[in-house]
Amino acid sequence: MSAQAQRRTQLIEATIHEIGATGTLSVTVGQIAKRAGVSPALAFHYFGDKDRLFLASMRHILSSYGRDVRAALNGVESHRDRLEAVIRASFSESNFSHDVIAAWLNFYVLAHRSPEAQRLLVVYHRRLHSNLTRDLRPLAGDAGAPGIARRIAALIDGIYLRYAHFPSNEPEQNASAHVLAALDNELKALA
Amino acid sequence: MSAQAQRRTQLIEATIHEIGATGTLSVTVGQIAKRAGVSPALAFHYFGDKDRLFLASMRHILSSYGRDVRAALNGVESHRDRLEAVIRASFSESNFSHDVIAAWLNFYVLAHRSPEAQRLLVVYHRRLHSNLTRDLRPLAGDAGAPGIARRIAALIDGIYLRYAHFPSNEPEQNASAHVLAALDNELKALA
DNA sequence: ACTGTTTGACTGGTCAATCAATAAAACGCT
DNA sequence: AGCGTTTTATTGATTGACCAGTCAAACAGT
Repeated sequence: MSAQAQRRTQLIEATIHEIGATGTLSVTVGQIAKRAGVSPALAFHYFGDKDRLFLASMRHILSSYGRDVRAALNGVESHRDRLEAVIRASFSESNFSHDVIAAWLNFYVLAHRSPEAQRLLVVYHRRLHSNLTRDLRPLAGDAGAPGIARRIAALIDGIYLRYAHFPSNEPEQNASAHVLAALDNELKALA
Repeated sequence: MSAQAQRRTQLIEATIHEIGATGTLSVTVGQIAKRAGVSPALAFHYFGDKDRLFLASMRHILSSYGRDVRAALNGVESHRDRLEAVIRASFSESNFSHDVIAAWLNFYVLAHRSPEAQRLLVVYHRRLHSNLTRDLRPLAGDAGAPGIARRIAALIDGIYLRYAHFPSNEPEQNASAHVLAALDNELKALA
């Protein structure tokens, strides 16, 4: 990894960490730079302005989520198991850490006013929807799959929110269990 | 309504409006006061500081939501219809306007760091959960009702989020329809 | 004149962004 | 290997704007 790339990820990780620590996007570039052990000016040098630093951080998180999903799907054959893998990946440790949760929350709010953030959110939605429909279609048919996928995707977001605010003992287990229960209901209702 | 109360609601409504317009909690008291047609100092006089102004605004929204639910339930007898009323109320016009959606989004983020906001969020969660379980119990039994209620509540939040970002032609209709479909699946799966 | 309401002016502090100056590499040359 | 030169990485200092919160004075209703 080149020196520049190293600095960039260093700053991105500091950003995510700092958003987690303060719970808000109104973190100062100074705080972020301090956490990264560099001067504030360097952050501007590498990212231009604060917004782009945030967006780069969010892209970082989305990439990592995408990798998790791909890894979880790798080699899994049965449609039902693949759906379960997609669902569990949403609550995997790397997407469910304190800092990343805080970033996601703020990202959702940002998507309301920043076109670029909204574009990223659309990408996430589309990926999730397509991951779900691909393996739902054989189980639920072309007509039923999209509706089920929408509900499951929304449920993932909703459950994520709940556990984000009030973590239980084994958040990953319980969160996934709820979504999987809903999935079973959807499939059972078809029969 | 007393003069003080009038001023307070005037400022609260300006706050909600301004949050909707900017999409963020980092609205200045100056902007809010301007929208309300008063001097910024008056906002401080009535609410002490910015945080309390925002929390009062959120309490205002939650009260209005509570009134909507109560009104929707009034006189409805069948358990199934009552559940439907609760669900529809979550997407009723007064809770689904642009400004209120923006306030909700920011409220969720705030609940991560403000104890008072978290307390309010717990109240909302509890009310929704109890509204759902009350009429689910006769249909799903004491064992099944709480789990179903949690999934439906999370789905309401998740669907709310989706339609908040990407409103469709008839958001209220479609949003409710998805949740009602999930409810039907849950009940069908029991049989 | 009295009481509660409202305001204008002010303050201390904060922050994003800029830029000229410095330190550190990278390179070419002998 | 040593040395001077060019390029790149990094910083300190600064600026201009903005903002939450205070307070004493002005105002309105009775």
